[in-house]
Amino acid sequence: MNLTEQQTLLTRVFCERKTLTVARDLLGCVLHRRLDDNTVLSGIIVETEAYTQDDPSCHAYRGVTPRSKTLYGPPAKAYVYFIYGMYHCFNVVTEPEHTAGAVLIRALEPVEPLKNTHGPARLCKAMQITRELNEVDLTDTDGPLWITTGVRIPDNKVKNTTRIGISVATDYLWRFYIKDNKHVSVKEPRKK
DNA sequence: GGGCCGATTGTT
DNA sequence: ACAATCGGCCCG
Repeated sequence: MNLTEQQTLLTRVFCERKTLTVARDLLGCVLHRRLDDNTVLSGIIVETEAYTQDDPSCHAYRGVTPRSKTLYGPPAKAYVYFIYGMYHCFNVVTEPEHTAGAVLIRALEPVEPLKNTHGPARLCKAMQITRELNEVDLTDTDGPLWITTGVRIPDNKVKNTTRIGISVATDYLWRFYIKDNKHVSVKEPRKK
């Protein structure tokens, strides 16, 4: 996979759609991170998961809280949360404002000099994404974090499975990844 | 204020 | 298989 194709900036409209659609369509899009010293790190999205307000495993399931308010806010913003006392996970906010939804970005195919971007916490560590970037506008190329679109992964290259690491709604097929991509975090969800 | 648990990862 | 490690959220 390469970046020679024409890339266009993510739009609010792209993210305002159904979370499952956005999760599938974010495959092949590129995440860009500008560091304080102005260097830019980039990686191709190869694995995603959808979370919605009707989904018992979603942080927004029990309504608006200090943390979940980001999920109920406008689409195309970053939702970054802290988990297990040591890790961060990065999501793209979806659905119209006042409807909660997000796509967890689980793995990137790194673009040099990035590495170790397989897994939601590893990719945040590699791209230096912390809660400081919560609610950042992902359609702003002048900001610290944005996404470009351009390559659509054909349906025959997309696999969907159950999600990783959750204890409820374990039967939803809401995880998407690019088949045969070696940077996907795990091939199959852990079996019970 | 207390206690439980988690959208993970690295080590045993 | 399990520990690390702490913020969010529920309960009282």
